[in-house]
Amino acid sequence: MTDYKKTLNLPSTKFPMRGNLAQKEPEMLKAWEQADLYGLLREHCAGRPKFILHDGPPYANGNIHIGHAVNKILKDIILKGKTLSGFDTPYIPGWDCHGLPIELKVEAKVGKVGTKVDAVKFREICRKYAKSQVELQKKDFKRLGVLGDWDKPYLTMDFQTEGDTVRSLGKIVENGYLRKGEKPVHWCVDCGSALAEAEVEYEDKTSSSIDVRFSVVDEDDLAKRMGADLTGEGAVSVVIWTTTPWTLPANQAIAVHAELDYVLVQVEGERLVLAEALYESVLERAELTGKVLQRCKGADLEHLQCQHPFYDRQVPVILGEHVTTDAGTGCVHTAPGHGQEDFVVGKQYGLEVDNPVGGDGYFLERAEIFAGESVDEANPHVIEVLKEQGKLLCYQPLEHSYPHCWRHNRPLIFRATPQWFISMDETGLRQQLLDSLDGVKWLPDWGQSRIQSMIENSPDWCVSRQRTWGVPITLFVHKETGELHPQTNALFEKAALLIDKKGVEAWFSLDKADLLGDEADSYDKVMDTLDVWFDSGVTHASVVDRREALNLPADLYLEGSDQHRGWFQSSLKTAVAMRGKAPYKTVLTHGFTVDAKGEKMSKSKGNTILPQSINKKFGTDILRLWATSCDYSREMTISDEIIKRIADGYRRIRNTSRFLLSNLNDFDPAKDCVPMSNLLPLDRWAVAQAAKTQDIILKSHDNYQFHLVYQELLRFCSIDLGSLFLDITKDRQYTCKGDSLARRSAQTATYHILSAMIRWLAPITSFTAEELWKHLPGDDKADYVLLTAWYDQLQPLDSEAEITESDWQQIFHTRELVSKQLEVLRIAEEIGSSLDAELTLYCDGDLFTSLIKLGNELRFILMTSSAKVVALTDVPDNAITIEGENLSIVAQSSEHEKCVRCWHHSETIGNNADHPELCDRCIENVEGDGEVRQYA
RNA sequence: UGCUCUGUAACUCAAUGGUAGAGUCCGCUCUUGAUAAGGGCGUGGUUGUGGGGUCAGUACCCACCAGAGCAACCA
Repeated sequence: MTDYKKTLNLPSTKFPMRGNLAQKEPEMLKAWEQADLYGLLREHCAGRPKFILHDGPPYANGNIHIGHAVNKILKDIILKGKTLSGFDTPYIPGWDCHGLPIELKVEAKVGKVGTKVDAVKFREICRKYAKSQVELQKKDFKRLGVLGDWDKPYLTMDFQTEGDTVRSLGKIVENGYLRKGEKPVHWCVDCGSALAEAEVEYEDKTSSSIDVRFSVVDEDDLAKRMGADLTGEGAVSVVIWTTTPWTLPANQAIAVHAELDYVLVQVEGERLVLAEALYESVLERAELTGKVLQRCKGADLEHLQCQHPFYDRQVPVILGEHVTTDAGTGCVHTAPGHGQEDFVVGKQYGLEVDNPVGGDGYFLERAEIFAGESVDEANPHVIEVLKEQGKLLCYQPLEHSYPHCWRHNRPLIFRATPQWFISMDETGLRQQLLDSLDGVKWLPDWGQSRIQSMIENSPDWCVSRQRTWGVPITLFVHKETGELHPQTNALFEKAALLIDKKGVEAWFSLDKADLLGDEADSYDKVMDTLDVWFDSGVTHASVVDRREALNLPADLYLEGSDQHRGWFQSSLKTAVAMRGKAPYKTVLTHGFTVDAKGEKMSKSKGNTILPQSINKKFGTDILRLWATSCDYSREMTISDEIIKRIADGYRRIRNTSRFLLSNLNDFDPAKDCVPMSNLLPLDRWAVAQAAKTQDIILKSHDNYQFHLVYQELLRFCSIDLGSLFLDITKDRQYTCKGDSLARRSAQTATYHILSAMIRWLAPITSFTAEELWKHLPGDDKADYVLLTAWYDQLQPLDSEAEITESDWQQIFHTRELVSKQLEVLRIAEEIGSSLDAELTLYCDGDLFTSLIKLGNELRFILMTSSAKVVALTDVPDNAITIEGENLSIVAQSSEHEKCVRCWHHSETIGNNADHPELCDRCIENVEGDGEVRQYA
């Protein structure tokens, strides 16, 4: 037997079947970095319209997790897509560098400020620590294949950025939005500082719960409110319940609910006012019996005066919505200096915000009997005093959930302190914010109603923190009047200039006389720092507006949906307060990653999957492909199984591309490309399918719906290519003369398809795409796919095509029906390969017209050795009629010899004495001018 | 506790007010000229549960369940 194999054009490529990504990606990264791919892109894109995605800065602490990876990968996909769409897409990654978590890390290493280190040294170490974390995360981000200006990222602790943060505050002050106020905050006496909400943990604690009598001053007044003279006998008291006896010195009122019923109850020798719903439980725990004498609504009790249990003052009864009958007495002890709700309701009634407790947790002089005592010491003392005064009705220990400092694990106190606020209503900021929402596109659209309701309900933003590592609030406040310095605006700029040069330290170590001269003695220099949300919130000014590469407003902000509360809001508030306009045109959000059961990932559950481990085991392109495959508007599920499936999908894409490449091994697009109009109809169809696919892909990019890109890409590889085009054209690719139109046509289509496909992949599996690009034939290629644009040589099928789209649909539908029929023969062991079969198809109408168009080349589409089309009227008895279809089939195994070269069965085998094993077609291809193909 | 979002085949995603559709997985099978690949056929879903309006719903409304996010409460 002659070996005809070498006369075939078998596929061949150096592009490896297996990606070996884990090893190859880092090498490619290195090469990109050396070539400065990001810089090349900027040069290449110079002058194009810009698309600005402003990076939300991750907090510079700890290793990156899967959520970070998702966020950065999505950003990268978007920007690479926009690059291919013809935009200039600078990307400046950023980090949030100030704030408590870093302070805590540093504290753990060097101790608290004022113990072993001073504040100056402490900030130095914080800065250093933050820098180290930035480098750590940067390494991992780069490993994800994310392109950006990694050499010049923005850090909120860059001196200039710190300076601009101060300038931003200055602008907000200038526009009149900053006000000084007081606010009860979670306060840790060990920290000596207020804590942010995130720094608070709830744990069980045993407290002293007490019921306390507040004597009613004027019984006649109460009688009026009850609507009748008081009956019964003994002193009359309103009873409150509290679990924090130490807050009683600050008591300013008793709150009741307007709608609730209150009763006057007669017990042994005295009368008590209690909520009707609770009086029985109160009597029970006080081991008393009693009966109701009279009743009224809470509203009737408003302004009733009661005697403070141990100070010489009277406190009013007030109304509050927060009063419930869940526990207590229905009469709520109100100390505006020690409770959030007390503070709010106290404000309505103009109550004094008294806070007799110092920052160290010890009572101040004015607390009189308790002066100098710690909060913990005061608790039993207060109870003792109440007992002495006969005001203690009941005492019980109570275990309940109570806020603790996450660091010191110590119960917190609520403590009113002077703070700086960005006011929501005084100058109409809230309304301006609401007005600004419509000018922004929110994706998904419910993002708008979410942020709207948050803004509607948002209290004034407390921007001050009593912290060490942060941007200072560079204000001078008059010692006597509490007023800001009249030159505040100019002073802001002076402070900012100093900070530009030396960082925040310039303010903290500033001698105020340097700025204020002789006035220095009259002013206090504020030493508070800004809430870190402010730092990141104003990056629209300190980064977007500052960097030459970027433009304001940004086209896009993209973060997790939790940032409606966070960065989206802090950015909006500061931008509107500074400029009256939103800093972004579009806000896109993604969901969180969850495990196979749909549950949140957490270290304690042990269900986390680290990006680093996926990179190591599978490669970043797999992680990127996973991020692509998810509908990120909801939760994104990740599990070992899912990653494995994604890896399967990757292999499909990789092998399909590889096969395309391998069929182009002798193809030079400059010389061998067949003009679109000369392509064989099947090849033309394949190009048209690619055009359709590209439409879907581009539209999905426009809508940021990458999971549809993924689905379409896989569908295209599996069906259009794997099942149809590639399977069918193998015969032509392999057996026709290498240089024939028949083969060059197929190769041209292959080349167009691959050229387009590499670009589809470029934003997603960036490493694989560049690897493919290197193997793509052609001499005048750009150095990187990303330096090109979406492939523009694909064309849809026009309606005048010889074989139209609907013809193809009928043809391929018939192919499916035939396949089913061949499967019957296969099971009967009459055939193995479909080429062992011969077919006669009986049909009429449109189907007949479509099939007949292919002449005797239909067999190539159906991949049988013969396929005849005959009018349905001639259908013989032995034909199988396909139910529900206009088709009858006679399928049988061929009686002819099988050509050893093309594997088709043919009666012509043996006709040529030189090549007794070949069919006439192969002889023509081996020795002659090459066969001519018209359609397929 | 409240608000918002999500819930379609084993997995990832589609679709439509009118008998649910892909790819992957899985089973069987062909192929040794994509071979640590490729093709064919097939199994598989009362579209979270329960109600409601509709000639008709997975798609609209209500309740519930589960998960997620945000918020509140904790005197």
